[in-house]
Amino acid sequence: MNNHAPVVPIRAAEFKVACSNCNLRELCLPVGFSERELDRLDSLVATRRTVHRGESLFRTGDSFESLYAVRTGFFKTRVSSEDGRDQVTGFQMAGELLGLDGIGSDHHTCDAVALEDSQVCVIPYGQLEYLSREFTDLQRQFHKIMSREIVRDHGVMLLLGSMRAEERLAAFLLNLTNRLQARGFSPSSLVLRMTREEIGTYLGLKLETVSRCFSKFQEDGILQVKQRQIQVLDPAALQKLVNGSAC
Amino acid sequence: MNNHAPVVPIRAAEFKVACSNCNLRELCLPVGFSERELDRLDSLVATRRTVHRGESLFRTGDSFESLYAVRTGFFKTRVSSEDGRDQVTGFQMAGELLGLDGIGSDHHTCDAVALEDSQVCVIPYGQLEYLSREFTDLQRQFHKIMSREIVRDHGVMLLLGSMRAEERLAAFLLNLTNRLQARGFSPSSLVLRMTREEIGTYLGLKLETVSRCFSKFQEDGILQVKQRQIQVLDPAALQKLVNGSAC
DNA sequence: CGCGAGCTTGATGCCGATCAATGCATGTGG
DNA sequence: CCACATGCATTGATCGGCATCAAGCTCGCG
Repeated sequence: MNNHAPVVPIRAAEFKVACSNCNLRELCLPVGFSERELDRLDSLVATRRTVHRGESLFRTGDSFESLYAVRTGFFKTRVSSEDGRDQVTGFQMAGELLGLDGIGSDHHTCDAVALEDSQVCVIPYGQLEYLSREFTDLQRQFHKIMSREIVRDHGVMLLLGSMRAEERLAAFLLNLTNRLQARGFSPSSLVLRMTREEIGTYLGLKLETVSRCFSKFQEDGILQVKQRQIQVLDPAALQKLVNGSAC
Repeated sequence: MNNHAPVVPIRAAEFKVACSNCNLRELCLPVGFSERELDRLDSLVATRRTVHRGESLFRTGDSFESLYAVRTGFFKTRVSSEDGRDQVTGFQMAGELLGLDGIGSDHHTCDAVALEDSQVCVIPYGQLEYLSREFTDLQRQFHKIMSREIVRDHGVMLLLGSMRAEERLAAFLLNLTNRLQARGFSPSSLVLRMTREEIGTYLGLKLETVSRCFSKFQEDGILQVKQRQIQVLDPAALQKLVNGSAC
């Protein structure tokens, strides 16, 4: 692997740390960037970091320095109330950004925990600020990502505020399969990276309820469930549940 | 009122449309800016717009052009599912920003409805992008505002996912009084701008449940409730409910 | 003054929480 | 290789909080 990286020799040594060379570039921050633009973006990602299953990438209260793009693996983010209740606020897979919560107060306001051995690209926030002043497309793309996170959160609020258990689980599964499909995986076969309890804590349900819903979906021929191995037999039925057209 | 505005004569004619002259500048986008910085910011706000009670500032699907800073009045934002259920995603008062949801897709993804006659400052998004490239503090401030919106949303998820009815209403009231207090109003006396149903649709409850909780709080001596006129008699009790220390 | 929107209050029922037992897969040490 | 421990999942029985349905009530306004 010879060095055809541009000017910066130090980075040339860590050849692999480069968006221009990343197979996630169609999913991650640099969506839609040209080769030339990608080269300019490469100074954005300083290093990679490995996070083992069960470990935290960051925790509530940690000082905020960087954003993180998931390269491989799977994370959950979680907020906690003072009396110990917690809420999973999202699950993040390859190409998705972690740490946006920290910008507002210079400290992280949630925990990001790896659900399997994972690797992230470290994006120093100062660097992103600097580059996005020079580089309009990056600025715009970054704003879009933040905005979409807000829109996603609104969708979760709708789910938590107005859907019943089965509808919530159906929406969750459809969301997962869509994102997996965008990454080239089968939309009908998936392996859950999280426990029933983590799903429940995301959907505002208890783990027993999640389990019962899985069983119900299996009875109804919508899913085949073997522990964390899920086959989606009838995606249309899931969609129907989400849209509530059964009512 | 003589014209000491800089270069642009058209804007000089609308003298009042200027952050440097706005009494919300300690609450709104330009928090912490110097006089000189405020002058540079003034080209950001193009016009004002009046929205009467019950009217929409924007609706789901509208093409996204601008952000809006609430100058006077009160708004709710609302998302809807296909089958007609809706979720109020927030209530916005003076100094708060509306429209961030639209950046991600160039279209708004929620409705913003005025709960009383209101006035907003129109911030063309292209202008904001442009200025925040030149103007580091604006860039940083804008990013902070988006990030805080994400953090706020996570708090609402925690509320919707894990709190019981009384806890939700207590959290809601504390949030309202805190924001009103930051605007110079009494923290113990407030007039709700929204109906019980709107509160319920925000908190994931039915209006009857909201009403019952108000009555309960009144019985317990925590509040005095006269329709939309609320006196907070025991803020500590509300705080206790939110932290769940009763359990 | 009377209408209607919004609010309160009561009676009942259901969904999901809770409590509890069992099952199943994985891993570890004897 | 088996015995046992451990973490996670399933399933059942019961309970409780909130939704639902249904009356009245209040207050502002034409």
